[in-house]
Amino acid sequence: MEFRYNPAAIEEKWQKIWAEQGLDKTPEQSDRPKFYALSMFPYPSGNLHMGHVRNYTITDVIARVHRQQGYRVLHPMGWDAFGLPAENAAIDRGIHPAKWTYQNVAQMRSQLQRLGLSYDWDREVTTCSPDYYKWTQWLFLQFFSAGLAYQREAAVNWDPIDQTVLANEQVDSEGRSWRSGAKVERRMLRQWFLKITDYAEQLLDDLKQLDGWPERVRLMQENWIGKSTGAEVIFKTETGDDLPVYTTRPDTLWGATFMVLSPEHPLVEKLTTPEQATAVQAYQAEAAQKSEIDRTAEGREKTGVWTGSYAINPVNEAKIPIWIADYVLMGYGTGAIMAVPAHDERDFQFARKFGLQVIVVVQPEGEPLDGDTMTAAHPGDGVMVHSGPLDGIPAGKGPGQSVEAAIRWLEANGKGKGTANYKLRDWLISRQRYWGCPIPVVHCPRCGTVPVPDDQLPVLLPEDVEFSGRGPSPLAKLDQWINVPCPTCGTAAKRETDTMDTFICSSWYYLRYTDARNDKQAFSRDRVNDWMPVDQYVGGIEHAILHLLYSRFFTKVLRDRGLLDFDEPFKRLLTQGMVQAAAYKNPTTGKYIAPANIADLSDPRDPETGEALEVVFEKMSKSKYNGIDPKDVLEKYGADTARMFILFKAPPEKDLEWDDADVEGQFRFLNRVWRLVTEFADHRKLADPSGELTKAAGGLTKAEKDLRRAIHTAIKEITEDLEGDYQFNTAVSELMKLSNALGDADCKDSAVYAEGIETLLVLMAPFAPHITEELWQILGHSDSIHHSQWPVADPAALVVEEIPLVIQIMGKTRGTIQVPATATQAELETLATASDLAQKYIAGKTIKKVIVVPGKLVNFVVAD
RNA sequence: GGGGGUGUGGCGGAAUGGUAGACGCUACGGACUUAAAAUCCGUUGACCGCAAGGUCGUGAGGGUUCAAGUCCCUCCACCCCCA
Repeated sequence: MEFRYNPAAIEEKWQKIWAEQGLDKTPEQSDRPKFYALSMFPYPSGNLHMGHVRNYTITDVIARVHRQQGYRVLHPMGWDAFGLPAENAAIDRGIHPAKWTYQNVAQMRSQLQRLGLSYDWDREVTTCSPDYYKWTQWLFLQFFSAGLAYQREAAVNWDPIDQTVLANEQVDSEGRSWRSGAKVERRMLRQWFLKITDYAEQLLDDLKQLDGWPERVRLMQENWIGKSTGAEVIFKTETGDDLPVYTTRPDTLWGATFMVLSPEHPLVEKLTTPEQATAVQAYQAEAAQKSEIDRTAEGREKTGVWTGSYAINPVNEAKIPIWIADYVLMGYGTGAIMAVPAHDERDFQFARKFGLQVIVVVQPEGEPLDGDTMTAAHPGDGVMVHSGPLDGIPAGKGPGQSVEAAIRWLEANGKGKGTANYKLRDWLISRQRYWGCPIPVVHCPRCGTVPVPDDQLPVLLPEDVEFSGRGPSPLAKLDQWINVPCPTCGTAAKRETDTMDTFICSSWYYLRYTDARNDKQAFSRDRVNDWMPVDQYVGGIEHAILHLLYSRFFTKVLRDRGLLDFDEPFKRLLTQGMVQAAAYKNPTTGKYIAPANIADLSDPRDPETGEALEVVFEKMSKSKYNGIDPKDVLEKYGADTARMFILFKAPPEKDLEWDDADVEGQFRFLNRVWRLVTEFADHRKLADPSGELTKAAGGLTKAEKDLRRAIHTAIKEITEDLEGDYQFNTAVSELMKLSNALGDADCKDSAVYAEGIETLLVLMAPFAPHITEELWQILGHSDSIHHSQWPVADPAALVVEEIPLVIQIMGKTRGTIQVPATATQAELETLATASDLAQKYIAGKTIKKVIVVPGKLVNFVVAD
């Protein structure tokens, strides 16, 4: 037997045995309840970092506990393997993206295996593998045939030096290319979109179902979808064209004194008079260069140009000028607004700058407003004035107020209708890159856009490709790949050269895990309906909006295509906090100093200037010199220590501050458990060579009762900590308490002590799977501890005979007295009143009131 | 500017409205040792006191309550998301 705890040896040993025995395979028998535990799959960068370790440890504990509780558990892992870094590696180092990616996958897989994560590797998925992206393409065509995938012109980032399209992440904060440093331009290209806006209402509405999600994630999605209610109102131009606008304040229509169109609005050209043409075109060109954020930033100086034309306000036939301005975006609403300067701050600034009329239609109580003299817009309350049928109605969105009345009037008079609007935009999925899933369509001069037939999928990525980072996408340069006959008519046609946004690949991977080796379908209906939805999803908050929204969208579309039978993919979501570490920062220069260059970490000083450094906890990163490589931790302490530390140090949603001393402390704890159990095993052999301890005849001694209570308290507390909100930190502290109680116990020969030792191991198994397995074997068990059942607390063991009763005087705690646990309320009051402790404070005073909380306290309210 | 969150010892963090600080780290003291490491035992919110004990204490201020870290109101600081 090992005398010392040697994590390196036992962890390697058990990982090998478990793999051979197939311990982590997914059981398919359906007589047990299912549980699907899922971590967000990683991008295979090649290096596992602490954030991964935290994420996967959390999910692993959840998976293991559910197995012990009798569930059949699906706990898979895979790779979000398409993406830009592989292509950058190809450009920078000449290594093919596929080779680079698969090398990284192999490396990260072995790092993950080193952590003792209980994955069913038979279900591994890799999104860049043709047997996966074949089905990504097939799913895209499902969207296409449902009319949910379409093409239109949209702006891309264009690098004028390298003559190439850039991804957003290749453009720095100053709008320059990462490679050439050139100022990036915006250029219009025909691109593919998915019509997520068709599902805006459902995506918003079904958030209500997601009560297992953090409130803040639901709020972020709600804000992202950005529903507002108002009305669409049809203005007409002088020449009779319809100019619909969307407004949330149709009640202020009578105060609309001009209109503003987005510079990209299709009617701008027609509306512009010859005198204004030069100015309008110059303004359009300028606006095209600006980002949306620049254009809509608050407090920015308003700019705009008059088109020279007028529109007719439908409610009062007033003739109002039509302007263009960049703060109006083509993508929101109808790309045109009615401007009510008296009651909208941006419109007000615009009106004052260009000397446009301001008409007050909401008059607040007390201080009457005058359009000519007011100095700020009044968006607030008041009573409608100068508004024809609305006069006298209180302004507001509530029932019986002006907005409601305005919509009713518009609908009755055929001038507009109440409607909702969303900030959510359609999802631009085209990428002009190589390392992504090819969009499976062919452009035929006769048939138009033709989907590649199912039996010709996948459209494979060609392998022999040149990566320069210049010019068009590598695919667009491959004539022999592009030129194909049209699948419908056989005419010479061209393949689509855009690839898909990688968010597409990650929008359905959780479905593929349920049937990962199916080569006939993306997944079978039975399997996907059996395992889905994911019972517990765990990942970073950075995916709170996009990945989770896209996955929800996919699920709903596939449901509507009859491929699956549920509405939402992720029943419960846990967003884990960041892993941070101490970084040393010079407060004057803001520079980070590597700890290796600091002489004394207890008094950190800048090695050059001698200034005292600031110690800040920040997300681990190379630039801050505060990264901790999981590999080093695993080598020094082992996976069990790393897992326990990460779970213990902070609640899962909160940021975790890495601290070597605490890791050390966790290692000490595992050593204590090791000693406790091996000493017990040795002792038991000496005392009773048969290995069996006889149960004490008759009742238990006090020491045994106390220990038994500690054991069952631990079972109860840990079980509760792992239900509902996952509180791993307090669960680990309960393990420590039980270990302490065992160490202090005065009944080490008792069967109760043996029960305690085994219970400790079983409860600890999900957290520290290797050491518990080894000790379990040392205790003589032949089956894996991970097959043992989760214990159930015995209520009888929790019963105590005496409890400490808190004595309070006027709500102030004065001490405790021991009382029988079964005492009634009246008995408690008598005992408390009679106690020396209470008498000291109440003697000679009038007792006005006595509060008795059974099992807790007695509070005396007294007067002099 | 709007929305959300957080604030508790030297530190990470515990506390169904009912003994604030569980558990761990750090620090200090002690045992073991030739010595050190490891291990074990003890102390560790502040203040007053020889002690018994007392007073204060959960970002600040107010309120509800027999009783508030917890509920309500006002404010402050920091963090996140959206603009």
